[in-house]
Amino acid sequence: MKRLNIRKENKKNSNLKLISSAIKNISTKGINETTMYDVSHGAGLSQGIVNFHFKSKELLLIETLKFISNEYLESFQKCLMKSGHDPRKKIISIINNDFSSKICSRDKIAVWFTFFSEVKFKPAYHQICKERDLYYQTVTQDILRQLIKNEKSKVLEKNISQGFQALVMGLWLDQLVDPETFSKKQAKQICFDYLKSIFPKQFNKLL
Amino acid sequence: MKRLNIRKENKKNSNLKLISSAIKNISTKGINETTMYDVSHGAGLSQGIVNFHFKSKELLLIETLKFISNEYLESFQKCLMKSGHDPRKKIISIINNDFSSKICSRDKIAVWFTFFSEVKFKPAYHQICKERDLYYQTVTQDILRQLIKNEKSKVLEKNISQGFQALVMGLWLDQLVDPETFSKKQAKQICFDYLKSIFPKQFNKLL
DNA sequence: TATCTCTTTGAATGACCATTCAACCAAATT
DNA sequence: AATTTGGTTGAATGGTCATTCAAAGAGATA
Repeated sequence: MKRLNIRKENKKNSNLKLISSAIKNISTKGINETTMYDVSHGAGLSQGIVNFHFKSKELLLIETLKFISNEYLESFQKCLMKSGHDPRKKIISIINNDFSSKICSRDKIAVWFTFFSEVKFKPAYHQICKERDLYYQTVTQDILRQLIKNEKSKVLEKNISQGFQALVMGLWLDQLVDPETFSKKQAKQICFDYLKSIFPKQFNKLL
Repeated sequence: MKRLNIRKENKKNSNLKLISSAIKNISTKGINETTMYDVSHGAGLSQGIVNFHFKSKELLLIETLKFISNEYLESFQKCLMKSGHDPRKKIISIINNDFSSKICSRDKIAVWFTFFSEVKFKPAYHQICKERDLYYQTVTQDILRQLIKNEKSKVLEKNISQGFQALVMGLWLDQLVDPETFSKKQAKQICFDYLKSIFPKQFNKLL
């Protein structure tokens, strides 16, 4: 197992350390108050290093957003893989993932909403967030289509999936604005209730 | 009708102009990119004036948030007044208000989310947003309690109202992230569908 | 009208911070 | 071992911006 490239490895490590430091800093201070110095020193490196790795602050932020977006997507996909073919299990699994402590920590949510809030002004952020949204939407829509068929109901899968996604995001926001009252367990229950009321035949016994 | 105080009036006017300019600037550039110069010149006034009126940028921003929060609450209350005592009419009226073009313009939403995103770092923002949330929550919870009673259902009003509020906020966010797809009409429909599925007896004929 | 008080102006100040870069160091290559 | 390549350092630079303030302007007061 020889390692041909200590350098490449170190570089990747530094990259990762910088992005992690950016996330940590953003989650406690927001983007505006996070300086390049904060990021580099948080990573145990020195001043000029961020510009060497990412060219500019803006590009660092874009990479940071890509990072948390990928992290979310990987977790999302993994949880889908594990839940087999039953659409009921799939959607339950998505909810469990969205409110798992890894995904739905107040720190992570704060970072997400920091980026969301700039989506209107930064095309790069917009692009990344839109893609994530679209993917989530597509997957849940497929699942809901099956549930609707099984239920023999005639609601529109598009509306249900958009509503479902909005519900999740709104509950995330709750965690930010009302951390004292918010509980992940309750948030999950609210999502489950949503499913139950739309698909009573399939979920009333299950949840 | 003598006006004893041209000065007081002018001061109020300037105040208002500055806050409006702040809103306009924030909605097109975000908070970080909005400078004191932008705000004062957008109001047709000069450089140092913001500090004279609001002491500091931070205090201007707090007043700005208070302003949009009051604007929201007034509209909310007015729409409740007009809808009489039928809880069904009340909740429909709230939905119509939340997705009216005055309340749910992309510009206004952008301003809201700019502030939401800083709620974790700025106690003053947190306080204002929490209060607005709590009021909304209390009012909708009362309405939902009646609906639940009429429906003879046994869901928890607390969960329904939290879910309902989250749904609205999530749909607002949609307007920000996905403006091409988003439509206010569809957003309303999604909320109505939510009501229908929870209170089928009361809304199936109405919506 | 004269004086006083409050608002507005806009140039000057100073702090903060992203970015640059010469010097340094360590790994890769020869 | 000598040379080249590439990552890291941290002091210096320059630009941006919130804030200050002396001077001026305009209402209120006498």
